[in-house]
Amino acid sequence: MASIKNIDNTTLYAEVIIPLALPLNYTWVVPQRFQETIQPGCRVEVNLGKNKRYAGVVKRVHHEPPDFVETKEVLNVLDAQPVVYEQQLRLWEWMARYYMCTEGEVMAAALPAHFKLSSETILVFNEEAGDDFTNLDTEEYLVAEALHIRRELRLPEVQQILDATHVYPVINRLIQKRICYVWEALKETYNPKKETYIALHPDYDSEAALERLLNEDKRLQRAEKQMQLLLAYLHFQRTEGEITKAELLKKAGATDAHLKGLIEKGILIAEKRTVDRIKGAAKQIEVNFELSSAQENALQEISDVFTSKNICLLHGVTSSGKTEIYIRLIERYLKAGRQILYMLPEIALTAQTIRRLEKHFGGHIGVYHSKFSQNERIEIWNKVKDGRVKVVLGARSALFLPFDDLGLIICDEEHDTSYKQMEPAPRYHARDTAIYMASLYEDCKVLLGSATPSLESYYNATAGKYGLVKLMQRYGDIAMPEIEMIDTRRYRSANDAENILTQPLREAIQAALNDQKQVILFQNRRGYTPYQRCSTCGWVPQCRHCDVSLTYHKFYNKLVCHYCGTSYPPVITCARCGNHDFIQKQFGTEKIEEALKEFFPDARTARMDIDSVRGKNAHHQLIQDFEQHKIDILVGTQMVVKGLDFENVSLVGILDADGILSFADFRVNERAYQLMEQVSGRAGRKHGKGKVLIQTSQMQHPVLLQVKQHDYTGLYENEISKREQFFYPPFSRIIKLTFKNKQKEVVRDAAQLFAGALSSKYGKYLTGPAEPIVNKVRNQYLMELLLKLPRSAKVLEQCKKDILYQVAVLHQEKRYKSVIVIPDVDGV
DNA sequence: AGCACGCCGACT
DNA sequence: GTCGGCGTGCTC
Repeated sequence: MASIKNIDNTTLYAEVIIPLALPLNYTWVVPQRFQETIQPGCRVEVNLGKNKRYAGVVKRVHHEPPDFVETKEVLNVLDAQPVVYEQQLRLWEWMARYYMCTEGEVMAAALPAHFKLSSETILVFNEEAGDDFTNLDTEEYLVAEALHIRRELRLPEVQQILDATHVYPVINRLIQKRICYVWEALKETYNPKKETYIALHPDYDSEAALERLLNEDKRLQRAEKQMQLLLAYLHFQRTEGEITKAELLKKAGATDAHLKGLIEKGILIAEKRTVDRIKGAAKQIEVNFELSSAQENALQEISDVFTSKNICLLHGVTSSGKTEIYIRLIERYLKAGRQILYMLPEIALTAQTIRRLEKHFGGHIGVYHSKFSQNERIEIWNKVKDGRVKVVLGARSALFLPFDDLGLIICDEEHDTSYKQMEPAPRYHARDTAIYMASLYEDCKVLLGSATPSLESYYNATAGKYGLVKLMQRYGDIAMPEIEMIDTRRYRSANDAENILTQPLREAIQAALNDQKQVILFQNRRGYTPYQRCSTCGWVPQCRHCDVSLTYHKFYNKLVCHYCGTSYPPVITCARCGNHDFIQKQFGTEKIEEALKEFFPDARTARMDIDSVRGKNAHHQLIQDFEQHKIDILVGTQMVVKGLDFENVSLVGILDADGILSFADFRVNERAYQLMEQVSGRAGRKHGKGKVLIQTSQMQHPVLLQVKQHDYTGLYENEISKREQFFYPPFSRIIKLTFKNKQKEVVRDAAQLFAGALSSKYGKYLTGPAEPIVNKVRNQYLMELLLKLPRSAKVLEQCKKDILYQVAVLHQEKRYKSVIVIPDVDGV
């Protein structure tokens, strides 16, 4: 169905991506005066609609006029050099197609706000700029003066000051000269985390001066403690490089007062600095540790894999020292002059991690994640683009950076679900996107790392699509923690607190406290979904068609599968053990703290969940308090799982394994295993053997037995066969369609109609429509429809087309006009 | 995403 | 009688 293109060799057109959800890109005419400068990847100022302006990105320049529409002219070319490379444009295109969104939506997610000028933009005067405008040209000066007086200007106001055709270029230059910046509507309350770093006063930079200070200075000879602290500082400075105040005091066993003394004497200086922003560190590479022989082997195997395959999965148990292997690999690619992207889940991107990398690669490193201010993002963006930053350490959004010569992508904790963006579009999976992205670069390798790989990745590895390297020894041969289960049925009590903390767990906590050790108690995230559970054997009713736990609806007194919508009468007799005693009760996080108070009134306890640590600083503060042993017992949700290295934890308690195991999700078992394995990893990482206690009513649950034996392979074998049986990933690809509308009946009917329209072609692949667990969001009712499609790219592509077509058909009907359909590909 | 256009309720 | 509610369509 290829249309015959109208070629007009005399006129130049530009296909431009606008940061909006437009189904296709629009085309503008390139006036003569811009024909020399315009090129793909440059931003252009264009007019859209009656009086709106946008900065869009040129995707292509060509000679094909669009059909049936008048074209407007490009108003300005904003960049002399492209802001993104060809590879980014191709990545956006792929993401939009694969994840069923528009290129504009991808662009909006990819570009830092400062690149996205539009008529809504508000310019703010940069107070640090001062009022010396002597190096500005006339137009820049006019705007700068106005900004200086008014503090902020909207773009139409700038237009009044200047000739309308000059607005964007002038603003662009002013932003570059840091006279002003773009106001961020969503200005978060995020304060970049600052830490005080200690340094030697520059007076003592020379060896001689330092020697004199240490040997002859009377001020120190009378202050023994200060002298000790100074010596400790010098030692750390030589061995570790930079050191923070907290670290120094802790390691030197000194107090604030001692340090204050040294600072007042002008010997040491304290400097508050943002940790994430690596400032002026030298561009040195210093990898000065030895790998264990197991690590060395793994590294060698990875290198071997990379000679024949582009993707390798590193399956390394917790504390096996995967990071050292990454560092060695990064060193190798860095020395070869390539760029490296090291992705981590946002929450694992801690000051600890950053500093560790910085220690080895100094100024080669750039850090990038969504909590950064726009100024900082632009800074890293530009440094990556011109190659000043070679190694990027970042969360999922870091893959949008303008890499030109990417040689290696590391995706650490590849199983982590936070790699999938849920809301808004583009709903992409950063691990999968990274794998596609690698194919855009010459000989770019991908290393996936995890202690508990996703079934998808492990399947691909065993199928030979990826290489597989195993590292099954903990570093320094620390023993795996000892895992024990507590049978909650044996300790059932009328007292709630005693149910929350069973007697054996209480005893273990007491023992740890007596030992001056710390305890972590894990509780699944709040907002539980009610389900029925046999109180004798722990059995949870499952859907016959979907292999997921059923959700109990009190109002209708029914059990419902929220995948396919089938409802069942409530269960009276347990299918497993024949008993008749079902319960629906669960406990929340607050209750746990009460129970702790009751049994351990003297222990210092704290809670770590989304509510208690709103804002990044609170989170960090809590971690620091725990590290410094100001807290004995930490109660937490998922957050305590990620990458934290607490040396003094001897006991980890999982309070409600049943809750974890009864999630209504086909990935429950995989998730539960990953979660418990990672939680266990927190126990006894350094000193001696840690202990993990799991409270459950299902002592024989296969996943718990696998967790106990760290039997990932067992889990994998069990799960993969169930996935095959029920046609779930990795045997199928899933597309979830969410329907939204203000009226419940309308969404229900729309989803039903939609399913009907797809059923002739995709009937056997359809599940639902059904009401999701949370069936109403911001006054809109929801319905979900699941497609489990064969893994053929062809089928998948065709189905996406059919879906989009059916959405159009649906919107033809008056009643369904306002039904929003949201596709989500490869959802997790 | 905006914003203009357009058709039904409680007000001066 | 009108002002304005937000549902709907359109932007090269």
